[in-house]
Amino acid sequence: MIQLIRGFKDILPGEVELWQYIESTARSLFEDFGFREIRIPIMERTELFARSIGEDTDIVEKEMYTFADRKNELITLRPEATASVVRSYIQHKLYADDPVQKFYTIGPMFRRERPQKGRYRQFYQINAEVFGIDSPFIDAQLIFMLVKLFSRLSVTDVEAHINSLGCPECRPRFKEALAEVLSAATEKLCSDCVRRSLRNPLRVMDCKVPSCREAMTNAPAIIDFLCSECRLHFETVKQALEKLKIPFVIDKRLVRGLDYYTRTTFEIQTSYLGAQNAVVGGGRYNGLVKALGGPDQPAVGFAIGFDRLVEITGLKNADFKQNPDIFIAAMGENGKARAFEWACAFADSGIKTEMDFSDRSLKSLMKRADKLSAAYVLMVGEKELEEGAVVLRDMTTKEQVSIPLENLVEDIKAKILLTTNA
RNA sequence: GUGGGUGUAGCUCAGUUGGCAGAGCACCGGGUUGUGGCCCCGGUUGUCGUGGGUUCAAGCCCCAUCACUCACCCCA
Repeated sequence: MIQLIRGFKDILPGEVELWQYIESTARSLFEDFGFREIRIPIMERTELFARSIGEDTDIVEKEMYTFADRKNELITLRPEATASVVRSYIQHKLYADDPVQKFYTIGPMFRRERPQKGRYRQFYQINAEVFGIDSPFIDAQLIFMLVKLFSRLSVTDVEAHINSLGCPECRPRFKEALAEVLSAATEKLCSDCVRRSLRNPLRVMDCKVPSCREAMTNAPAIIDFLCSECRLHFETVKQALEKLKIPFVIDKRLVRGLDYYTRTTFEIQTSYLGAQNAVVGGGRYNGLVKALGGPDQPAVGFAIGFDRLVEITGLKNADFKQNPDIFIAAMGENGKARAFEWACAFADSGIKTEMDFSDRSLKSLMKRADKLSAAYVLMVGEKELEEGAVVLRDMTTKEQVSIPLENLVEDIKAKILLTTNA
């Protein structure tokens, strides 16, 4: 047997309905906030991700699905969506019509990591990105929108964490201070952190190794080094969240791995997912549009881990089960032939219809109707055809009525659409 | 990439010191010659993850490999 690729998965009927519901809930909410859908390709030139995410990140260094195509161009299955959305914003000069653009996009991402709970090699994200707005209010609004989405999806026990990473103006001073602490504490750090302290010192801050945590207890906090503009920005985000009654915690160790973040950074965390506690990650990336060759426009966005969201929602697959409105139990060749015509006509009229094409006893057919949880069973055999009327059984009340063959489709339609709409 | 746990029927899982591969559920049929759920009776379902090895004999022991799973790293 050929199995699917490690870390990939099928989303089967029965669970897909829940995915669809989450997706449509997100779409309608986001659209109310002025976001429009953008669809971007799942492959890009490798260079796009290398430049936007950062050469020194784990994603680029070891997690991307990168291939040489037939003309030896390096292409990569996207590990995240932001880079492509930014590319599209720039390539189509969408800023020319209006620098302010709000997009959302939903789709699969690919990272070649070791799979575990809440982490797959093909996973799905719901992304939202805002371009051209520098105001801290929009940062707060994104978090507000996420909290509302989660409450609509019956997600409980989530917590918003926020932090500020400063800007190219103030971050260097912080990095200097951090470097001092790190070089003094080198002996306490784990081997990963020794490497990090040179290449990406911010990352040492969220290391989970106890000795590193201990070494970091008196490390400087970025928010103490913010320049006056960044400080004001962060204060405004916090005040806006308070006004909106969105609870949050300030998380000084919340340092995002991707190079392009500036100022606000946030995560929504849950306790249900083991080590993968982030359901949403996001933040501001004011420098990225320019860095990728576009105008100097600010931007902010987030990515929701769709698979993770599915796992923590209070909604169950059973909530979305679709049962047939009617099951046609047909006996004999003539019965099946007529039933087939009716089945097509019913389905065409918006009635969920099932029938069985095998030659089985009425008892078997009834069992099948019961298994499918059909609301009604329409019985037709030689006897009914001779008598000119079929039997319609209400499976809940067990009431049976005789329905003449003339005008049958219209009569059934009227009866079923009446009860299902009631 | 590193470490732990687990792979036996469609599903959940038993399987003793190595000695005929099992149960429950599901599925199919019957009990009711044309009426579902409950009940009763009968039946079907296996590359014991895969490939080697040890042995008279392997689901069980050994090696390798693959998958699942949890954790590390990192991230959504």
